[in-house]
Amino acid sequence: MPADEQPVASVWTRPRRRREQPALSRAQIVAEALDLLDTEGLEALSMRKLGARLDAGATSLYRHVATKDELIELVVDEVYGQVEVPDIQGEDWRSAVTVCATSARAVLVKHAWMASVLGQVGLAYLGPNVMRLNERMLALFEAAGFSLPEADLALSTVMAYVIGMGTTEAAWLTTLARSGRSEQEWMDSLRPAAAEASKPYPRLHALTTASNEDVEGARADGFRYGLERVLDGLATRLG
Amino acid sequence: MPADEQPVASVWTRPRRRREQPALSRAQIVAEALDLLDTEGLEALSMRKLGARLDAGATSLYRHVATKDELIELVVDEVYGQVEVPDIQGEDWRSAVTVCATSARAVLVKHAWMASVLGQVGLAYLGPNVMRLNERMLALFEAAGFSLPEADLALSTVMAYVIGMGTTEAAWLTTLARSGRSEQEWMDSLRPAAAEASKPYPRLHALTTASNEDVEGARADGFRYGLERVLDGLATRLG
DNA sequence: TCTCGTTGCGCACACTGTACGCAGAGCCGA
DNA sequence: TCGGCTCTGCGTACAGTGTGCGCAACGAGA
Repeated sequence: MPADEQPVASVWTRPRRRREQPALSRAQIVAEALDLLDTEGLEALSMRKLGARLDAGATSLYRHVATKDELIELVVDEVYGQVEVPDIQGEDWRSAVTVCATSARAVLVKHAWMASVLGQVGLAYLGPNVMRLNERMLALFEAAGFSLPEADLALSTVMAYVIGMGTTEAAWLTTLARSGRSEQEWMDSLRPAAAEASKPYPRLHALTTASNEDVEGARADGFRYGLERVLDGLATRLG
Repeated sequence: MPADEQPVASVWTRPRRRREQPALSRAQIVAEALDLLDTEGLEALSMRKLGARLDAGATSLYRHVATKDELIELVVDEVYGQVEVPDIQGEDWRSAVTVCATSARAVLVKHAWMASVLGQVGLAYLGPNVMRLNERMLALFEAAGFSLPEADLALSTVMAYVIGMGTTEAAWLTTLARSGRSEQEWMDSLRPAAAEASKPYPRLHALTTASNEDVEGARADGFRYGLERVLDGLATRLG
């Protein structure tokens, strides 16, 4: 086959009309990136790999997204959109906030890569889903009786707790996933080393050698306990 | 100069005795890495750059450190060692925990890159400084009247709050540092865009258009408010 | 003197984000 | 019907990354 072969006019070789559908859209890219992040983790997300998943070259993505960081911001906002916020119901603000916080924790744990990214992106930027979430939670705290400025403080407090807890859990789950073992297996295999290392610290030693059945349930219980305390603390302000 | 020139015996060309001092040690590497992280941020840390700072090749570092991730874990533990924990004083546990939490926040803000890394490293690993910190805080909560298991829960709650708040603040400071502007300048230049974007959300709109003098102080106040609430919530468990 | 373990380093590989400019394709005024 | 003009995708290229491999130099011990 000569190198400078003339293109033959044929149904098979003729390039398809491209504008039938634009073949690449920001929404598609974001969706595929989210899937890639969820299945393979943050460090597995590269523009080339993402392009390959979309049957496109790596640099084609840059027509729809300015930079990789911007893409990540878009995905983060997408994830924020998955957090469930119940409608305003003034009399029972605690259960409403609990639903929302629990949902946020679930989302963070489901998309564990978020934890690594929150430290760079934070809540400072202006994604529509983040704004919607914040607005609705502010409304919730206002309906409970907080002034708007204090509702802002209360919201920050709850979100900080959820993010901190979610970060720690997600980090744990990430190292776990990298090891390939199950949570219980890892716990059991780590037990002797942890017990040995914690020997100089009696309280840690007691905790690590204590029974560790149902670690996953224990994590959920821990989250609930802390959330209850935070809400208790906020309740004291409503006197 | 011929390419295959013979090495001339001379005081200047003769290689120095290397074992005068080992020239590279794990402690030195960790210290230099910490400095590099603090001054240039997480994505500026590369093994080559770190090696250059120590007058060494990049791969030389691997004699003292298994992998870059391990190096980061070492630096993280080093940073945890900077958190101040007051001695046990049972009667005034609130102020003791406050000192510790405030110190932890200061450390997180000072080493803003920590926020990006906590999502991968978490508190799950076994660094000596982390263990020491946890042990002493457990003692503090026990002295306050919590049982050991509940002291563990209380510790997680407070730490989650501090980490969540610190993560958000650090993310904010990082994007700020990247822009090169001061906090007040950035706030002022962002004001119109933020006001415009928050128009559909009345509460957010009210908050963003409210007076924003002394944003740094406002951040500190916000942290104190939330911490007080968390401690209030824990106090309810002590009857 | 010979050997051995330890340390530092140069090279190489596979991979990254993304700037640049070209090649088609649809659209719009002439 | 025929040029431009804009939009989209892509191939190439560049500077940078982490790190495996094997060599060279050294102090110490036999």
